[in-house]
Amino acid sequence: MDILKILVVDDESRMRKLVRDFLVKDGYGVLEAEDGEQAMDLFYENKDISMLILDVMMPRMDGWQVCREIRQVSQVPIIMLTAKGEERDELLGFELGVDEYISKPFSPKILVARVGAILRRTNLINGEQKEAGGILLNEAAHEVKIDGKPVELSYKEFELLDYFITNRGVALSREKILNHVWDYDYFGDARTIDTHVKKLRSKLGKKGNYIKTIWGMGYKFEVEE
Amino acid sequence: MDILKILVVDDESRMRKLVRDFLVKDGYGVLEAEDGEQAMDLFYENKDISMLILDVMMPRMDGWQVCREIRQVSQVPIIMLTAKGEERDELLGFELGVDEYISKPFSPKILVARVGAILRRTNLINGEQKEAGGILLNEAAHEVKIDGKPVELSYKEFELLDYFITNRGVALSREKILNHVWDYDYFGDARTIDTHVKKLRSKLGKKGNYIKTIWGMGYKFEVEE
DNA sequence: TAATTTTATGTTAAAATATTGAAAGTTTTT
DNA sequence: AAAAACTTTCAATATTTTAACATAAAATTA
Repeated sequence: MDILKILVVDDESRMRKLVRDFLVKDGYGVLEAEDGEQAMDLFYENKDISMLILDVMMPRMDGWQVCREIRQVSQVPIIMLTAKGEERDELLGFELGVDEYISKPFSPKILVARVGAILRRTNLINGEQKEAGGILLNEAAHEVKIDGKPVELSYKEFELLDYFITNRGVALSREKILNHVWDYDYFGDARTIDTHVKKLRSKLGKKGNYIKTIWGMGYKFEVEE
Repeated sequence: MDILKILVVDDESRMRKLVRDFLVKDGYGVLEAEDGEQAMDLFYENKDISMLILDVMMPRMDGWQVCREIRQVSQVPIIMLTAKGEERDELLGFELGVDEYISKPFSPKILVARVGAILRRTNLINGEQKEAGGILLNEAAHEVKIDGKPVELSYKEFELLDYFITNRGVALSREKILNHVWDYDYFGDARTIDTHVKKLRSKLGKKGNYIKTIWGMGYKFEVEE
């Protein structure tokens, strides 16, 4: 995933150009469609579209209709562009899973801010990266890098490391770990944590000793200075 | 400061309960208000509220207004709850110093993660440290530092020191110490305390003599001026 | 000052807890 | 359906902590 592609659908080419310029300036890739059909075609051709910006008012197939069709096949985030004063059907939008509305005319700042916020929210942007002692943890991608090199972790291992790093410097009892990384209603042996810690430590290599044992209590993730 | 208090403001009691449950499960204290006025009252009454979670859409005084008023008097972190699809005024929020947005419906994980992240960012978490005569005791991290340098203590040693420092200046009988640091149903020799005191004193180095012997009675932790 | 009581300390045995490797049980993928 | 990947359990081993004891040292009292 290199740059994020956004599909802009509007029948007015001036409006498309405006939106495109703002988005491109902010580092996104932009595809354009001037009506619903074209939009659907483009969406099917390009499997890696990260967001749609749909004008509500379009000839033939309007924004709602495009939205409906897209939702048949995808949960991609959708922003609706509404004309000022145009009645906004919040309920319909809610049902269709519209993520945001932006009223025309809008400021570039608003547009870019919303797009960024949604992508961050839906974890398409790497906003939620955590770092500690050279260990980079990308929640969205469920990916861990040590000094730039990717490390393969299983689901539980990842969750555990995530919990550790989120609570770095804090002594965590086994019970607490169990309640957060496992489900609240987990009844298994707390010793399973030890096994996961073992695997984590070995996969983290040298940095494995950031996971400190607190005797009679639990573990603590700490990067010594 | 023991547990962090969070004020949740929403007109729907179901939503308040939901948020409260998640937060309480994660160890926070929660106060609730069902409208802006109540929120302001509670905020003034309780001087130690660490965070506000505000629903945007409320009758009479909406979230933005509450936010504005709070900001007149405090820089406490604020999270805004927005309904999905609801137009989100990022610019206004930015001006008002909103820290985060969470869209309903949200997952407990998201809620708790954001709250934790903000509190960590604002250094409200991890603040509980006890200090006495250059000995810094961090309960959360289960860590002791003397003049800035970490000292390795075993579990019991840590507990004992914690008890001493918490009751600094107070003469503690062996029985009392046994009852607090050991379990109430401990039947061993009270002389075992002596052994632990010995080790503590030696690990504390010079500051070991802050632990005074009270002949025929027990011990007392005291920092002479 | 000597006798008595209490505490300090070093050593050591016992207890508690953690680590590890292997195997059994699950879930997911092919 | 088989294979692979992952999670959990288990048991043996290693490690750390705790408690006990014996003796030395200190404080108290007669």
